[in-house]
Amino acid sequence: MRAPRTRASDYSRGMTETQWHEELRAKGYRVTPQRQLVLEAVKELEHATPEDICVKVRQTARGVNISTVYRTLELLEELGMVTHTHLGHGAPKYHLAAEADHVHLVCRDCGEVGEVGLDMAAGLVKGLEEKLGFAADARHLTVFGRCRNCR
Amino acid sequence: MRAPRTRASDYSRGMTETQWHEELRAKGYRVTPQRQLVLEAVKELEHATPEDICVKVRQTARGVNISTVYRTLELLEELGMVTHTHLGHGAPKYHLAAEADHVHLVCRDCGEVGEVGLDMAAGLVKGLEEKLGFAADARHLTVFGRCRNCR
DNA sequence: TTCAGTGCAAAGAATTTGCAGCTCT
DNA sequence: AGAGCTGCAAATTCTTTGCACTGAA
Repeated sequence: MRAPRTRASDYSRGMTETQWHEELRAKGYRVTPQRQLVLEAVKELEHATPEDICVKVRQTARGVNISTVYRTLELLEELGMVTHTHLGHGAPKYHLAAEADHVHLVCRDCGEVGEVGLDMAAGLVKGLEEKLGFAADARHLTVFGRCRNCR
Repeated sequence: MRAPRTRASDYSRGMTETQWHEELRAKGYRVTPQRQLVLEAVKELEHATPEDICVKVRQTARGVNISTVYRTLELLEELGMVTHTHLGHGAPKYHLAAEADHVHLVCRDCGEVGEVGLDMAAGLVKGLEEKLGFAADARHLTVFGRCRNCR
């Protein structure tokens, strides 16, 4: 049931445009303008919601439908090219997997979103691995709390 | 704008039934059967969605409305008696604040939800505090990854 | 008594799905 | 040509809101 998974890091390690086009084709998917535009939008807007992405895409090509955006994001995520996190309550935020090299910090009071390097969570990741055999994905880690300004 | 906040730990430190009743009254809120039932349900079902809680409550009192459950959960959360986390994509899961003494682990493949003590995240919390002055709330931490069985 | 709380129904966000037509390969 | 993709509209899921009535204090 589980589709073979591309390592999320593939795209980050210098995958060129034609390479992911070929990867799509190799798996029987097609390269369409919509898909290219959505990936482009994810790349430019950081921490964008599907809605944000849709708006951005429509600046270039009109008539692209929100449901296509959802379907495309799902596909790109399956391919390991983008990931999403839930920052706060609203819609999920998407970004390039290649840029997911940080832990998110969300202030519960002012709502501000910050970032810190993955190394900050190294101890946690290591502990979970050693004690439970759980392979934690720190790139999806979101830490809620209160930022310096709000306490 | 921000309402005065009850420490989440108050209820856990042996707050009796009548104590929270009085706390409600002291703040001008009323003690209703619905509120008691919702709190009771949150206590019994762990990691329950508003929907789950509604079903549970209806086993005792019929006709309790889902919107009342939402409103009550919001109130109880404001009072610091319950908290919620987003485990996976669906609806949020509520539990007693008193029992939020763990970090959640969610397996991206099988969806299983595990728990580990807060101490596992101690290093992360300390690091964020020291380097950024960010007061992380580890009780709301959810770590995604792959569990022992799924790799 | 009276004001907070509730049920109900309707409105809203955020997503998903069915399907006919279009297009990449 | 043909399977995959898209747009559109409708259906779903989750949550919030308005309002008249009810009930805790």
